Amino acid sequence: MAGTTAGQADEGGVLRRMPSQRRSRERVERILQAASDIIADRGSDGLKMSEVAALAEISIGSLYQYFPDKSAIIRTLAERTNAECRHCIEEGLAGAANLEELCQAFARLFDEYYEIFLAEPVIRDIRSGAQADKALRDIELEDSRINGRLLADAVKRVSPETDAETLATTAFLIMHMGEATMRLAISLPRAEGDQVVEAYKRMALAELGRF
Amino acid sequence: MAGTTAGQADEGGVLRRMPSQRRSRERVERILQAASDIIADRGSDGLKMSEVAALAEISIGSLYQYFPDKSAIIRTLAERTNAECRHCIEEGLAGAANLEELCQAFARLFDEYYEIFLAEPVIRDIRSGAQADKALRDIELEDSRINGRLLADAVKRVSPETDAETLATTAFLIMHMGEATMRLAISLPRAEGDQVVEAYKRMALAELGRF
DNA sequence: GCTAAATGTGAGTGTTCCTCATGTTGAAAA
DNA sequence: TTTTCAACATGAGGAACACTCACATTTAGC
Repeated sequence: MAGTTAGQADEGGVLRRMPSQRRSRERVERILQAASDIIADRGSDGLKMSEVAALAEISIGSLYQYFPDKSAIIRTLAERTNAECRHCIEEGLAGAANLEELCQAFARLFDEYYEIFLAEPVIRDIRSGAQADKALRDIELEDSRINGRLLADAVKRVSPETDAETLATTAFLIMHMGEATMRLAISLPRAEGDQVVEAYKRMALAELGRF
Repeated sequence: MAGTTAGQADEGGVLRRMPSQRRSRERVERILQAASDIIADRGSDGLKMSEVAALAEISIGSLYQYFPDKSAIIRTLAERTNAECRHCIEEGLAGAANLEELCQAFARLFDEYYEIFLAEPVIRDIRSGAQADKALRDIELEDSRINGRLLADAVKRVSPETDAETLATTAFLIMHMGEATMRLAISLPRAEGDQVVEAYKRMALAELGRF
């Protein structure tokens, strides 16, 4: 983490300098909020650093004090929403006592997930354009891995005799495809998106049901 | 198709002006070849218009005579490779006499597909970064639709009594996920990529086997 | 050979990311 | 309180690129 100075957890390792005084911590939040607003409005392609600075009412230099480049802002936003989603997944899968309940929980989870994707313009935008740069792709990949592990652990809890490796790969793929399906569904007319999500759930559940 | 002038099919509608003389037709090919070489070498993020012009040994102005912007070059390349892949799919699925044969053909197809993705740096790159701009995303989406239709038609041939709408959605999703899986697999270490492709085939075949 | 359309050219324009030299503020030590 | 030094803030300007445009050259049809 070369380049950072003070205490506090780094925001996923992307911050150039850790804000240690209150003033600067608020600044980082203002930057993120401004970026979020602009993305909601014009999309992340249309995100301009000068605009972010203007909306956050700080100078362009201050912006670069904390974020090494434009994609770092988007990355930070992406990691925050990923963390939220992960939390949902963790909670959603927690209670299941057997495989059938787990499958139901999974289906419910993706319905929620879909709703969130539909409702949150920033998530929609970042996910759609997620492949724009290597770093973003890596973040999404890592996210799929973590979510896959959560799913695999949940399955292992209700079906302990399962082959671990097959399960890990399958769970990873199911979550990754879930991402892809969400991306696809929100770019389609609502009715078609719904059908696609249903089809995905059918496929994923058929596979999960095997374990 | 405003802005184009002469006969000849437009390259997917992206060309600003149709080259009608041989000289200019060759130029367009040289541009595409140069772009392809650069992408293979440095990736499409590192594609600079001035470099394309230099490598193609033409002026920057000539480049813009035919391609309205940078993404038009990438789009043209993407559409060409998509057309090739589509051809493979069409041929691969053609011979199957029953559902079982179709499933085998599908599995073979994706093995080939995977090989192509691994071997062709330009395809790898463009697919990985496919979500970078809206136009690219639309092209890939349309490609999934067409491929989905090819698959649906093949299934319908061997299982005519199938519900058409469910089949269409499922086939679309299977092909779209196939794309996503390929993108994922090539970004992973080889061994893990292989496992993911196998897992995908299992899931897709289970679903296809239903019809 | 003449003319008009097609094609070719590259210096220059505009936009945007990001840096850096310099100024300001806060907090801890003296 | 004063001093002092990091932390923080600033915005003009450098650098990189995508893309344009006024003008030059080539080709095809007469």
